[in-house]
Amino acid sequence: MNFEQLGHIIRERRNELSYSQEVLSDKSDVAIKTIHSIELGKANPSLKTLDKVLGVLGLELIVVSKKD
Amino acid sequence: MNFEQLGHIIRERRNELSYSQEVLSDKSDVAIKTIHSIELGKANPSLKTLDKVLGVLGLELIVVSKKD
DNA sequence: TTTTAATAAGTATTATATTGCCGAATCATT
DNA sequence: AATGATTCGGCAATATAATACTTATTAAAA
Repeated sequence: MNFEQLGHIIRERRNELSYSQEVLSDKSDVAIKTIHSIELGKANPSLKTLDKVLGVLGLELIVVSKKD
Repeated sequence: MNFEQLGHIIRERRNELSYSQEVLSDKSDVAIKTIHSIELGKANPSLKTLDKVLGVLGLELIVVSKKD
């Protein structure tokens, strides 16, 4: 789970819901600037920020054993 | 996945490996203060910090659909 | 009890995430 | 082409995560 992958997942889900970044920003109470940085993989968000964004998208983080 | 649950998962896995917080700190290159704050659910870590800690423990974050 | 290892927590400093404001770039629609 | 909506990105200010240092607490072992 690197930052680029995470950004793609968020962007794809956002597009599925037909939300603009601005709408997602409003719903999640996270700045649009932060959202597009996350989507581009250029951010290192805190868990709280990431949870707010994922929550609006019906997604969540879980911890699993790493398979290598 | 709230902060308390995350802390418990990390602590349990750390104990399974018989790592002290100090050893986990050294291996992950994350300050011991940060680690015990995370374990107590009193931290809001960045993804990068959390990934470093989880990586040493053989764990990783993934995004899944929220079941409600 | 005394000693030692481990964990918890306060304070201060540094690093960086988050934000707002702004303009530029991209893309679709007319 | 022109208009409008959306996304990208720079810059500065603010909020806060991460760290080092120190002391206290807890727990276990001698």
